[in-house]
Amino acid sequence: MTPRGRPRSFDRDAALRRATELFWRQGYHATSVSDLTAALGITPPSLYTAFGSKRALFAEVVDHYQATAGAAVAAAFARAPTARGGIEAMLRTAAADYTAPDRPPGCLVISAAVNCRPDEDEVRADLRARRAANIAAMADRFTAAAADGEPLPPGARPHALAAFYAAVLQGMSQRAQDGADRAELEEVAATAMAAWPAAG
Amino acid sequence: MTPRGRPRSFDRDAALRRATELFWRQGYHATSVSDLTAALGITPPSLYTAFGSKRALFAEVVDHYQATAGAAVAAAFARAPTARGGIEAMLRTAAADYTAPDRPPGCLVISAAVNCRPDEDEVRADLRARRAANIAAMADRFTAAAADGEPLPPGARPHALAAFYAAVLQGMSQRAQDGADRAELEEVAATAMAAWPAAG
DNA sequence: CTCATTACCTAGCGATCGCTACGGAATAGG
DNA sequence: CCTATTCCGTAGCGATCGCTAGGTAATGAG
Repeated sequence: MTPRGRPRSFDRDAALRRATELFWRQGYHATSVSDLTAALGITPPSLYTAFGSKRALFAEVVDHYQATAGAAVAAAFARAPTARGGIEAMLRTAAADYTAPDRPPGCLVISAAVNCRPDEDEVRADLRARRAANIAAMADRFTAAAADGEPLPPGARPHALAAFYAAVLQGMSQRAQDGADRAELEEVAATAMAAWPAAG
Repeated sequence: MTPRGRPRSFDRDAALRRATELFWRQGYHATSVSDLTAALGITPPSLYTAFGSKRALFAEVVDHYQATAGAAVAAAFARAPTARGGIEAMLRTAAADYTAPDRPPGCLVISAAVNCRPDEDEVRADLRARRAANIAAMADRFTAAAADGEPLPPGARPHALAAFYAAVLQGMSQRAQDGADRAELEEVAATAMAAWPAAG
């Protein structure tokens, strides 16, 4: 069960966590391999042996982020009994998580690969696909909720409503990176919910 | 009136416009001096003689952007007779401008310097200050509007309302860069206006 | 004309980028 | 023990980064 050769001298999971923090705070292109090896306390060959490449490490980081720090926002949406309640819980969770003092501000999936050259935007395209999947999940739930009789905002088509709340989420993330605190994002979330009057 | 030495052999304003397009599409750090000299059809020394440095060129670009392509959104807000009408006009203008086919998608001030190292975030801080100024202008107008008797959304403080519409604007910009078309952003804008019921 | 001034281009600076060849060190299997 | 395997750090690869030294061309001032 134990591998053949010399054992790794550092904690791979801890290194992944530290890499996540760095990519989250600085983005993909602004984080150099030098930054990573310095923060992880290892040399470049060790990083490449353990993770393959900067790109492959980032792919692991995004998966790790969505499975841990980023999971709460999606879970809050999924767990709520109603679609409107799901959106409200999602926005409130984001207000807290995007401004948590022990984390980088905002959302890694939203902000880690914004500024890219057109010829090297594969990383950006990957994150964009994940954002599109989130919008599709919201739209699907809105469609199902409407079929179940839950009232949507008047005149709002499911995809447009999903695009709206995705935009609010993306705006909240950037406001957090611009220094907004939790209270401000809570008010943004509350105002966004005013676009969806509660039934009854 | 004519300068002393050898005249410049290229159109400085046209070069500034092309540089604006490039920074707008790729962001500050992802746009190299090589990109710029290639797109402008000049050599590095000519660029440095004309603009000083990459940083100085970008500063000129941002001013130029806000005076031309970016002016319509702010003007739509300022021109409208009511605060609510200003926000609505601002969002509709943004829906059109952020997705105009002859321009880069989204807003340069919002997206040109998102991914930065902490030690070189002066460019980002500059854009952040411009965003903060926009929020402050909105909040001031909301305060004045409330004093004039124009109804704000129930329970919404001026700064929080400004932060909300700033977040919507930032989200619309990123949605445009993710491929959203004008129709989608129009629906996002309309949904955002639902948070502010029209009087009467 | 001469001269000062400014812009032109070629070539290349030092630094950093992502990444790796290489030889030694540490483990498991035999 | 010996060998195969895997990880370690040193040192440095070619490419690109933002930027500039140095020499020449083109203008206005006198």
